[in-house]
Amino acid sequence: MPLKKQLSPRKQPAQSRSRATVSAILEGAAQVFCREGYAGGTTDKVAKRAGVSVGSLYQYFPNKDALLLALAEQHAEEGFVMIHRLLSEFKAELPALEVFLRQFVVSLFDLHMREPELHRVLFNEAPLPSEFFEKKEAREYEFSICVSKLLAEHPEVHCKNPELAAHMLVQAVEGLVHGYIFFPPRSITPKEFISEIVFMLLQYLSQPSETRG
Amino acid sequence: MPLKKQLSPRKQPAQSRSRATVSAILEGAAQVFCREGYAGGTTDKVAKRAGVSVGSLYQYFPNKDALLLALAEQHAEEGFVMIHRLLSEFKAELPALEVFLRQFVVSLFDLHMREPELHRVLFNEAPLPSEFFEKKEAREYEFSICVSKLLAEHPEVHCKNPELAAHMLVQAVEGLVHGYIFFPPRSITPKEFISEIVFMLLQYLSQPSETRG
Amino acid sequence: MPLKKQLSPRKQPAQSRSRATVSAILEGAAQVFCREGYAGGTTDKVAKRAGVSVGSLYQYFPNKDALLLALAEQHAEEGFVMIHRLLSEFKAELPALEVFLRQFVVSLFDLHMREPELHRVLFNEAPLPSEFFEKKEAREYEFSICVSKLLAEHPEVHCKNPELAAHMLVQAVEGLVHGYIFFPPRSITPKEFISEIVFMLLQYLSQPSETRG
Amino acid sequence: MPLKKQLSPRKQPAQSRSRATVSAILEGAAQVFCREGYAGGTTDKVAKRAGVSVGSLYQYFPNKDALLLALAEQHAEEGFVMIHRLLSEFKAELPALEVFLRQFVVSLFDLHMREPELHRVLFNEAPLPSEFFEKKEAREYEFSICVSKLLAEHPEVHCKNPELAAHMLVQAVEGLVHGYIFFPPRSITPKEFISEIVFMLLQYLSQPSETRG
DNA sequence: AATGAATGAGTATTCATTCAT
DNA sequence: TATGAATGAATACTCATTCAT
Repeated sequence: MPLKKQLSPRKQPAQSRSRATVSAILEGAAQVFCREGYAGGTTDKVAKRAGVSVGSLYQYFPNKDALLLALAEQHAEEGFVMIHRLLSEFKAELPALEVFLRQFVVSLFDLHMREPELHRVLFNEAPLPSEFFEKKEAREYEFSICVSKLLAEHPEVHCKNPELAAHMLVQAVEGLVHGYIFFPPRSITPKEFISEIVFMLLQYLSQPSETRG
Repeated sequence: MPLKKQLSPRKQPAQSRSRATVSAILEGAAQVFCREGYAGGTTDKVAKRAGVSVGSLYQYFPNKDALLLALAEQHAEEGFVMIHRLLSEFKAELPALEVFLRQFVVSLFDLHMREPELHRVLFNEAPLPSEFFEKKEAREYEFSICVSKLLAEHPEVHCKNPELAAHMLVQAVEGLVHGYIFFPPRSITPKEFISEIVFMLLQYLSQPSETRG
Repeated sequence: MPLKKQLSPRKQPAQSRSRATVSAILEGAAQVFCREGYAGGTTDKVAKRAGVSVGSLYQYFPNKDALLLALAEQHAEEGFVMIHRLLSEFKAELPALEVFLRQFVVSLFDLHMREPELHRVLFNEAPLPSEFFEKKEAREYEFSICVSKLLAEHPEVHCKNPELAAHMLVQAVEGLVHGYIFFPPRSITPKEFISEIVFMLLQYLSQPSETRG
Repeated sequence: MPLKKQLSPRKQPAQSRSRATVSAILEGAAQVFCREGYAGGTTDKVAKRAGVSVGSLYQYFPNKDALLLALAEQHAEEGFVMIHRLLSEFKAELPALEVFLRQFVVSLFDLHMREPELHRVLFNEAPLPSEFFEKKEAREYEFSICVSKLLAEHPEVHCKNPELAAHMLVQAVEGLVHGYIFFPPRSITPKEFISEIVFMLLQYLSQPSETRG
């Protein structure tokens, strides 16, 4: 019954004016969804805040969820770009493992800190389509491969299954940071927290895992 | 304007008949929200599936979100009970660290696996009130304290700050398991995954952390 | 379509206990409707305030409007009793016209002042059945006749049509008092107001109306 | 808890299309509330009768009661206009007192006769906000002042307190006419009734009131 | 007779979406 | 292309009333 809705943007904004409109809409959407949550963020409010009419909004986005999706993808994209940049740097010149890990954790931390509320709405309230997550997963997999190669090459790293290690790395950081952002324990400072994650990963990656069952 | 809605149950079901009604409603709610998500799970559907009238539903739950909250609390309660049992066992007789960790991870894993879709709806779609999370956090803090004591006593554990370690332990497992459940990477089996988490924590806890900045 | 609902009390409370219950319900209804208005006055609230169960309420009153009707009739009854007493007194010994009129106005004024809010709810909010008004009218007509006889006999009164005069008397006082109670003009004291009504009626009744067309 | 609801119109209908819509809605509301009373007059029925969608109704009226309020204000406005016109005429050329009074009574009578059932619903059933009555009172006070000036100037009028007299005049007529419309006594014709009111007021106003206590 | 849990028709209101202008 | 008035399906929630206990 729930026919898969159209979620991709209706038209590619070719003209620069259109591109500005689309940006304005997305910016408005981000603000409105932050302030009002998913359910409270109506398309009317988004349009009004973006300074356009609802009609125009629907010219570029086929429905409300397409807005959410676009926002989520934009957010994810930023993350991907960041990781990509990081990996590029490190490919050029492999740093000490700790430096690499800290860099990685800090970047993800910053990314989450940028717009925590929007992030929360996007990932803890909005019914994002599974397509999004599949795509996200696919991209993350790519990165896993990259990371696993880095790990495999790195002299400080000893691990049997770099791919698995890479996945653990990404997921553990993601999970820890996510939890920290939304319910920061009063007694732990960000600096402490980041250092502790780095330490944990360092231990994890630098020990030969032969001992495991 | 968004006055805090009443979310606590309307009346305590004293009679056995009422208690059965309340159970039926919660059971129905779990099923409906699983199938239809938060937005699609209407109170009418819940009542119908529970085999009661909407009126009865509203006799015990002041509104839709109270239903979600009750479900979430029930879910959380199960988790707390499980952890509590675990810790009690371990207090009686301290096992090898690896055994302890594995037990812990497996338990959390099972808990998430029980009703993954409901879990997803509850924590990734429903606008649970912050009170819920505060309460959850408070309980988790208690457990952190217990865990930290265990860690402090444990001969295999070397860590400067057992409280911080306990927090990391809980959050890392939570985050990793959560991520794994919802988007299980095809290439990693649950067994492998669990073992890897255990290994990671083992490394983290058993190494003296004096080296850290 | 709107089948005429049953409005008369379901059973005559023969036992004294039942009579007490009925009184309690009416008392509760009066309080609740005062506080909450017609729409806000639910049968549950009425029952609770009366200290009985909804079921018991429905044992004596077939539906919500029967409650209103009973209240209205009770209120009207008080008025009738009062007027009746007044007329009886005056039949025994005819007083000066002004005394009679003042007495009359003051009585009606007091009657309205007793429970103005209930009165308002009853007559300005509740959809009382036309039967009530017909019955009320009939009773008022009876009184008109009595009053007209008094007027006809009174030496100070000169009027061609005592029946009409009686009707005007009753209606004018009713209307003026009603208006005064609900929206009392700040600048006019009750005493002043009552005196002015008496004066008006005095002029009206004591002048020969032969001049009229 | 009963937060004062928004009752003022949502948007001023600027375009001619919108103005037509608003008119249609009010017309439909008048008809529906007449036929079905306050409680029975649902917003769906109103919209259907007006030939618009419920959505459109709510575009211009924030809720059901705002509809009632608008209707009441429209009704009151007509009355005010009528009285205003009357007073203007009389200011230009002062007529005989009887002519003035008859004119006044007849006008009010006609106003009530126009849509008696709507009038009843509006003032005897609908929970109009007190603001409405305060505003109405304020306007009526203005008119009282005008009328009192007329009375003060009029050679046929002898009264100590023209302001009080004006108030009595307005309220008595209002009350008598109101009562007559809703429960017209079979034995009194409108003509007779109007004449009798005029006579009463004539006596009241033309006699020196020095005699009063 | 009394209770109060259960009922479910009924309604106000919202908001994503369309389309005439 | 832009607008925003119009649409109406969808839904949370109430409350008069019933009836098993």
